[in-house]
Amino acid sequence: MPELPEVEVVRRGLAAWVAGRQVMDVDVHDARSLRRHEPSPGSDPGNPADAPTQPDPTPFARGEDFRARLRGRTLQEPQRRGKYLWLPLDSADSALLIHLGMSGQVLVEDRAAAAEKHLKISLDLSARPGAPEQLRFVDQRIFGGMQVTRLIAADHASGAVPAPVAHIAADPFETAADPSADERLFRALRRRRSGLKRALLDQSLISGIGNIYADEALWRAGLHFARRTETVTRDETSRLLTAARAVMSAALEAGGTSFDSLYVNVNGASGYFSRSLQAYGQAGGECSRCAVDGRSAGVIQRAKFMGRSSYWCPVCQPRPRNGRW
DNA sequence: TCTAGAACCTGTGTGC
DNA sequence: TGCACACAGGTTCTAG
Repeated sequence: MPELPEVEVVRRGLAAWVAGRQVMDVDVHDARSLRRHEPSPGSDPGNPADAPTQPDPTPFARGEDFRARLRGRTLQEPQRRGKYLWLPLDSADSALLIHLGMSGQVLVEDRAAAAEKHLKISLDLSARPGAPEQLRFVDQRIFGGMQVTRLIAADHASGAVPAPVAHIAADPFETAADPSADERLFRALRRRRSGLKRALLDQSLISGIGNIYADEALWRAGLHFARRTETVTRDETSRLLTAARAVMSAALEAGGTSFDSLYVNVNGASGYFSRSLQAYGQAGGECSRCAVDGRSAGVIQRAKFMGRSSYWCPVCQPRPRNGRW
């Protein structure tokens, strides 16, 4: 499942293979992967001047507009915020925005390579010696997608960001060198009235964290997923941020987490971090930290939370009583 | 205004 | 063997 480390692996692949190349042609095989693409003249839903030319464009019109706005453009150095990835276009005011959703893949392949079963969009790129000619977007569950969108100034960014990304908060890597980041997150959590994991998954609060790394960061920090945000301390917030950075750095080094063929890098290779997971997917297994500490080892539990699975150790991540400790 | 849950989507695994 | 159902989860929308 692509979260921040997996998206960063893809971004690095695109930087190596795609940046600086011109889009010669575009094939939209399934316009459902363009459902967030708004036809010209703009894609900023908050700007009346950028209202779509049609209130509900047909899939065909969406695909034609997407194609027209990419053909002949040169793709610039790929950028990332949280789980969003974009390639600025040489027009300087717009970008090709990509979200992988749950099962999206961005592949760089030869044009002659057989089409993947769930191939949604393909871009023919200008020739470069030794480099494949095609950029492909493959998506089994169609939660991800591509769109061409305007770049706008963002107050927390060093440069412009696509309009749909403007509400996304900085990710744990972006704030690693910012000494005030822990305090900002602490105050934001205290203002909330929800469970800690729900807050971690809110991309407008902190970005890049999904279900897997939320469980891993909470395990490392020794905090229960249902802990109320209004009760967390500064120390616990710092522990959580440090844990999130550590687990995602380790995942990045391992090439990301691949449980099946749903996540691969641009060359089609899987990551290996699934072997290092301590909580997520480990239900029934002994907690490695409890065993090392010499305490009676807890057994990793699984519970439904927010319509998805959460994993935790009942010994070192005790469940809060009545929402508090 | 904020929180929580539903909907979107399809391949895989399980039970009958 | 074939069918029905549950499950996986990131984002957006809607109801309360």
